[in-house]
Amino acid sequence: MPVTIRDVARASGVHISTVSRTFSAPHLVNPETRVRVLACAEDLGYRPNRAARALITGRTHNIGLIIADIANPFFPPLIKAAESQARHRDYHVFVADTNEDAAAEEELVHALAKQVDGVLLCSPRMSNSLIEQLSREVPLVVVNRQLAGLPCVLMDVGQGARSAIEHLAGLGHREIALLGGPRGSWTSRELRRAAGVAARAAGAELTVLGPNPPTETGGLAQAEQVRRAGVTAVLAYNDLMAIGLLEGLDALGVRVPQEVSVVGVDDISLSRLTRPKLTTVATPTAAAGRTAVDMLLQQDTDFPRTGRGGGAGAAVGVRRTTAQVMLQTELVIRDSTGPGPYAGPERPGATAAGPGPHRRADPGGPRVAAGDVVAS
Amino acid sequence: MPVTIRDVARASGVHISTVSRTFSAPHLVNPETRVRVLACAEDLGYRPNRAARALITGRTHNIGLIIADIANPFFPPLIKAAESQARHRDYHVFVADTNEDAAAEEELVHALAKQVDGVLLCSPRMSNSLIEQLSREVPLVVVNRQLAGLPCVLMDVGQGARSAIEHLAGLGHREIALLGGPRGSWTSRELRRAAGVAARAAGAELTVLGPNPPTETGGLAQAEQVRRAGVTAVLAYNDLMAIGLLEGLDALGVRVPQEVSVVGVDDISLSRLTRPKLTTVATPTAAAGRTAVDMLLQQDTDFPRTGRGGGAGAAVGVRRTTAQVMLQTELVIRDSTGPGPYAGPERPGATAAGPGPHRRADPGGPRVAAGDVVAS
DNA sequence: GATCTCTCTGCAAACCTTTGCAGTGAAGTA
DNA sequence: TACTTCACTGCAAAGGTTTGCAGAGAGATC
Repeated sequence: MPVTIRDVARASGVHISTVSRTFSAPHLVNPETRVRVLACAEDLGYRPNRAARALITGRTHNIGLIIADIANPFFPPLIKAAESQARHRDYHVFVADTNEDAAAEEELVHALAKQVDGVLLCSPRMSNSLIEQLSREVPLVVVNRQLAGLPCVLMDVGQGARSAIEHLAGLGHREIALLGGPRGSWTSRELRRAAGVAARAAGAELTVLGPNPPTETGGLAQAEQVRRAGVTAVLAYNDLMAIGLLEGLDALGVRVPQEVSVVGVDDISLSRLTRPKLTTVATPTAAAGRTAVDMLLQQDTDFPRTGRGGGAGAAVGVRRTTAQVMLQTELVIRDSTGPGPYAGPERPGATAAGPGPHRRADPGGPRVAAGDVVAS
Repeated sequence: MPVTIRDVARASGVHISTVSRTFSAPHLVNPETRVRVLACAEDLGYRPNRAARALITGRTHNIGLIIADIANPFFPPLIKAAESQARHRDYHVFVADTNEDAAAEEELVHALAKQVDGVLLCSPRMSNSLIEQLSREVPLVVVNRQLAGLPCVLMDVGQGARSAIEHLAGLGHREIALLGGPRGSWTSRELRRAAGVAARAAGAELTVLGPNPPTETGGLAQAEQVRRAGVTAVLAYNDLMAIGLLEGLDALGVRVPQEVSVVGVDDISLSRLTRPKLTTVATPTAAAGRTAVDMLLQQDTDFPRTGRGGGAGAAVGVRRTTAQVMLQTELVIRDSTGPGPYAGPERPGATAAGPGPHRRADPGGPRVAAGDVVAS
């Protein structure tokens, strides 16, 4: 039933190799023949079988996308952008969810290896050495993890943390807490390092709380600790935790931002919808997805795998690009940060922050909801 | 470089067909040989090439998942569940995003058809007849659309709408608005139909506003209309629109639920995080994903495609299961609904709703945030 | 001891496509 | 006219796997 190259060849009176060439090397076939073949193919609804093609060319025109948790709102924009970019380049995308499980990641890379031209590892939980090892099996691009010798797409959360701390210090906060992320997260380490430096420079003290699961629950569970720590501002590993913290503080009767200021990281769409709206370090997730796909595909055209042609040249040494891209982040100031105990005489909210990139969001809307200000 | 069945055969001193059988028909090979082959395979890190296998068996062990918009928070839980279920059954999942574009849907089905054993169409925007036609090319399961002769997974939004209207009427609302979804949405039509019937039965009047884009912006844009319509309660097509409406009403100084009650549909995770927390009709998205995958795979084992074996039996008539599954919805009462102008003497919030399934959410937490109640 | 049965294994074709090589005929050159 | 060049096309092998068929032994039955 499914129409093959043979059917097209029969219908247009040529050999199958001519049909093949019509699609994969059109300049080698007579224009007249070409239009005839194309017409027949169109008529019959022929589409080349990519699996059969992959068998001989060694390129599947598929890529794999391995995600720690699809339901985490950080990832969908990345997936969407990556898929879109891949499809523009005529690639299809396998998506797999690991449930934050390192073992599942490894198994998935193995399972997918033969079926794809490369794999995107997003916020992996595996060890560096394992990733290194897997990269010998299939081309890898890593998102949100720095790894010597491998192509990586990173977001400059260090700069983001600095902006956030400077923003808070500028508002008059001197006791700041950092809600750490999951153990083994590169982002969490980086955040902690940069925030530490920035706090010291601003004459503020940084208390680290964690590690924590990178979820709403993780943030909520730390509300009590935050209050007990006596800090007036908190930088959370991500928005989800920041939002959980918002909830937890609300339940404890701690007002945000009057008593405690909260800053998140990621700028997921949700963060515009909480009350108060969340001040956060925006990470360019969509750009990261696009960039990662580009790097993967570039690597693949530079150093093709298997296939009949590449056998001799590829040789033993596994060459590859190891470009590392660092994407800019940006502090988005909304309503969850306000003046602290050491605030100057400036109008609250208009306080200048440090020199980092930041912008005030949603200038048109109602900045501070009435309900938040007069709450019990 | 990549290890093939031939390498394993050589290493274990048997013919490739024996290796093949070791994996695909173990009972046909001598236990001793089997363990030897398996050991060699393990040693060499052999994994059968699924593309090559697909070429001859006609089954790819892949499925396609076509999604209107991955970034819409309704879908990720569905994707996650579907992917997980598929992988349990040893299937890999292509995910593709159509940007709500019908033409992209069609193109994707064609492009994927040869590479998958079936496709899940989630909230498709195509016409029924086109879907019908495409289903002759590749097995299809449709989610969120009822289509005679095709397997469908539906959520009982009709029941949900009824529960919501009865809940609102029970609270003393008589003037209710329905914020419609996008044109051509089965869910939207169903919602409207059921809400109309329920409103009539409850002696309430229903005003339909729309169609609207199924986004936060779509809801926000209708805030003015809602106020002008003079209704005291609104049922929105989905949570995203309800949340947008919440924002819009807040900007207009209309208090929720004191002046207007709002009910959403879907129970996306976001709806627990807004202020006030959203009352909503929970749809079982994860279950829908799992069920749809099961139906697709079931259909595929019942009526296999192509392949050497099935040629004679399959014949001309395209037989298939056409099971249609309707999943239950549930009204989740949170804080965005309150007593209306015709409320009885009951304690607000404890008002009994109609006989539909519903539950009061988050019994432990602070039910109504202080800030909401005393807001300006 | 001959025959049959049964279990296991090897052989080779098939799936659909790509691609190096060789062949064909026409046009161009001497 | 004879020869070369060139554009196009056909042939057949290859890629990794599955599977119907047949062959090889071993054990059982008479």
